[in-house]
Amino acid sequence: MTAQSARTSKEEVLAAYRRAELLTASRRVFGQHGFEAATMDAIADEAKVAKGTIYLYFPSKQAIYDATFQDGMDELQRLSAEGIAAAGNLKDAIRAFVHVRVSFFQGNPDYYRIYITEKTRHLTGQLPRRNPCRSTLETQTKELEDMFVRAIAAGDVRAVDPVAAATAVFDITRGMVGRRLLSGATTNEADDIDFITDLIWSGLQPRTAGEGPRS
Amino acid sequence: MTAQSARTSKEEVLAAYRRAELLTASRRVFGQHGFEAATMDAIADEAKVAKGTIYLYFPSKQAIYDATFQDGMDELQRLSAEGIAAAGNLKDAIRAFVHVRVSFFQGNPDYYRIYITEKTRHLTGQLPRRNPCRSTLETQTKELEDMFVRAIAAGDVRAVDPVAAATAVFDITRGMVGRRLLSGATTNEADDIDFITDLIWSGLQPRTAGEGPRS
Amino acid sequence: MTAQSARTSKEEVLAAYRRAELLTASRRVFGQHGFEAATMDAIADEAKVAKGTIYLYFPSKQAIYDATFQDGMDELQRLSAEGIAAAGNLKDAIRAFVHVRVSFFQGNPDYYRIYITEKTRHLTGQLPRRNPCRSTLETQTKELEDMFVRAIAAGDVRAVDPVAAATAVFDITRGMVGRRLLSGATTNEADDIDFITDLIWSGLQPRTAGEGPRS
Amino acid sequence: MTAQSARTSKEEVLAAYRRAELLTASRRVFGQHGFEAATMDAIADEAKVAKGTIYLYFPSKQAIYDATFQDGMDELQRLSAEGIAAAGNLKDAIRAFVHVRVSFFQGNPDYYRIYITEKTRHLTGQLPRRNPCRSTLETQTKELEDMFVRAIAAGDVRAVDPVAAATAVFDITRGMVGRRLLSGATTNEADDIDFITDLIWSGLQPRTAGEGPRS
DNA sequence: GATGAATGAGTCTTCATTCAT
DNA sequence: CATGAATGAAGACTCATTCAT
Repeated sequence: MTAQSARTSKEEVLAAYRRAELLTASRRVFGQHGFEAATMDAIADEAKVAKGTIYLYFPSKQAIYDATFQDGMDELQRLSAEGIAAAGNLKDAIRAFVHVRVSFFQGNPDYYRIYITEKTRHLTGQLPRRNPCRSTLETQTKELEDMFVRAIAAGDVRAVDPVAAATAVFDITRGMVGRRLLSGATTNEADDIDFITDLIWSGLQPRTAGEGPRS
Repeated sequence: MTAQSARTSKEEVLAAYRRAELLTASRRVFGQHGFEAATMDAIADEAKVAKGTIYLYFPSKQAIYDATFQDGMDELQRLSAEGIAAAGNLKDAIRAFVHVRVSFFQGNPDYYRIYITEKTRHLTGQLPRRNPCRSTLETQTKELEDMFVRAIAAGDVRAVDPVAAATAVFDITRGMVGRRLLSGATTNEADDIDFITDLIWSGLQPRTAGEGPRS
Repeated sequence: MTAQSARTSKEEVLAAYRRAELLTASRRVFGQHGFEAATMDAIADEAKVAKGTIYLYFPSKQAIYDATFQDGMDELQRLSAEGIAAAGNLKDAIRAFVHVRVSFFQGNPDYYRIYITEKTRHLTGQLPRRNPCRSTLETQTKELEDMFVRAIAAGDVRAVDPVAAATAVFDITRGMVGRRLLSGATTNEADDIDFITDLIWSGLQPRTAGEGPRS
Repeated sequence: MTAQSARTSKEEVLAAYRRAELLTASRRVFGQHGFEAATMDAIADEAKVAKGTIYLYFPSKQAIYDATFQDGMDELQRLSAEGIAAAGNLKDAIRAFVHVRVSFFQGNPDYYRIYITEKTRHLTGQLPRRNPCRSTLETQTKELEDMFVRAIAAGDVRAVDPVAAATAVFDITRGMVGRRLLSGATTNEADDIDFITDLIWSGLQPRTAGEGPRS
């Protein structure tokens, strides 16, 4: 390794460190004020750098916002995949999925605001076609869907649309996290996770003979 | 009816009509751009009035936004209460709740964006304490909760937290509406409603003996 | 007199009455807020007419302002001329001039604000060349000047510039009125008037032999 | 001096310079249009900076106006105090007071407009209670008043209210400045100053026996 | 690389004036 | 004549972005 490359490497590490610091600051600011109401000044203050410095690492306000979102999504996705992979069966997979999300968002309430806002934009078609957030948002329930496909094939759950089922888990969890954040998370976390897991699991059991789909 | 009262009445009708027109325009603009990115100019253009005219009916951008939100909530709440009241049992009530929401938001996608954004602000504690939207948002699932309370007492469903159950219906429905809007609503509406209804209904059945709460 | 002319006359009286009412209202509003900060709405409210009605009597905000100013000036000028005419000598004329102004402005504090503001504009050359207020403002001390001219000719006062002397009376009076308004006019009015009168009168006495113009 | 402090100092000097330039521009604009009619755009143009730059130095239009006023008052007060302190006796003090004001305002006609307008607001009670201009305006004639107190005690002038006497000097001077500005200052400055000085001085001489207060 | 002063386009809001009723 | 709803031009202020130091 030449002195040149060593120096370059050191600089790269420094640059990565700065970038991470900026993302931490921006997560906080975007989370507390939303995209429009957040200002570059506030992010700079939070990161304790000059405003111009942000532009050395991100070309625009939109860019640092997107990076902030992506940064959190990457971590959530990794945790989610790990949790599901470690689960032996569907019920455990559901529980893991819910658990990872409840923990992650509870530890990052600022990010929850960013996440849910962006999810909303996604749902309402506000995201431009070539937006980097799109694909991430669309692959969120991939692992869970796969689990459902297998469980349905194995006859462990009844024959429902696996995407719909995964999304249902996703949506209840999202709402649960919101309520926990709102209420100050006074209820027991494990109980809440169990409630969702049991609800979905029971709700998707194969019907016993004679049960009709309607009341 | 005197000439005086007739004139006053005519003016009141006209004013109410204008106000409604403005709310229609603002629902569209706020729905497509969000509060901050929406401009009074855009609302005025959409309503085909001059910008100053808006200020004859609403004192500020925030005020017309709040009114836009409340206007939709009032209608949704009314439809929701009607649907639930007409339902004979809990399962029908769930179906009615889901149906009303899916229909309403599908017919008002712009309002969905406003609604879900405000709901997000609510969940993330961004709403000021004395905000008119708060109470409305907090009473959304009231009827459904009451139904759950009665059904649990009657032993029709197992003993869960009625608030958590109602919220679960609410959250799955919200997510479902989002997906339908996103995908262009190609899937069958009745099927989607049935899926949610059945999932919840089955998920909340009293446990048969020998079934444990965990896997 | 025909029915036609009688009706016209009655209308003229009514119009004059309305005009006077509007001027009373505008004096109050302009006096309390100044020209720019005053609004036509406020004047209309004060006069208990609709905003559009003002435009039936005055073509613009500037026009009603000018008329308001002129209206007060006419009255002040009349009172001033009467007081001076009734005075037998210069000292009494000075006293009358001061007295009329102190009384008039004390009874019309709103007008004082208008007056002094306009006088300021005049002094600072802010008035357009063809402004109706100009000539009025410029003839304010005419009578007093004439008295000074005669008194100087008679040797009752020393040979000073009559315009400067009249203006001195004018300026001290203006300041006195201001201070009285500011303090709530707690001091004795007659004493204040005497103070000015004596100051000017003594200050303009012919010099006794041996007195030099400088200290 | 370290590089750090040198840089800081240089920046401070530059900032002070910019601030002074902005005040010069705002004095001109406020002087020629008055507070309400002046626009931040006009000030920016006059100072040859962008509009936003003004807001780096002053938080609002009102703030730059207040600073503009205070800036001039500080200078006038300093000049006034110096002139009076250098005077050996009351007559010279009066002359110095008048001279300083005539010179100052003649050299700063724009400021005269600001000054007299604010003085007017003061007199008409338009200034809010906690306004920074108030105290300055109220201490304007302090030095002169003190001189009068001493002169009265020494028997050099008759026993008049020293505040009233100082205010009289103040008011005549104010009016004189106005007339000089209005007329283009064609008359001889020294003569005008002498006129005021002599008028006041003679007017306040102790009365000789037999003279009564009234005609 | 880091800084933060400067920029100016963009937004909400006000209000004199008009005109259909 | 009187009304007051509607208009739209104008102005204070913000803030993302640039660039000289």
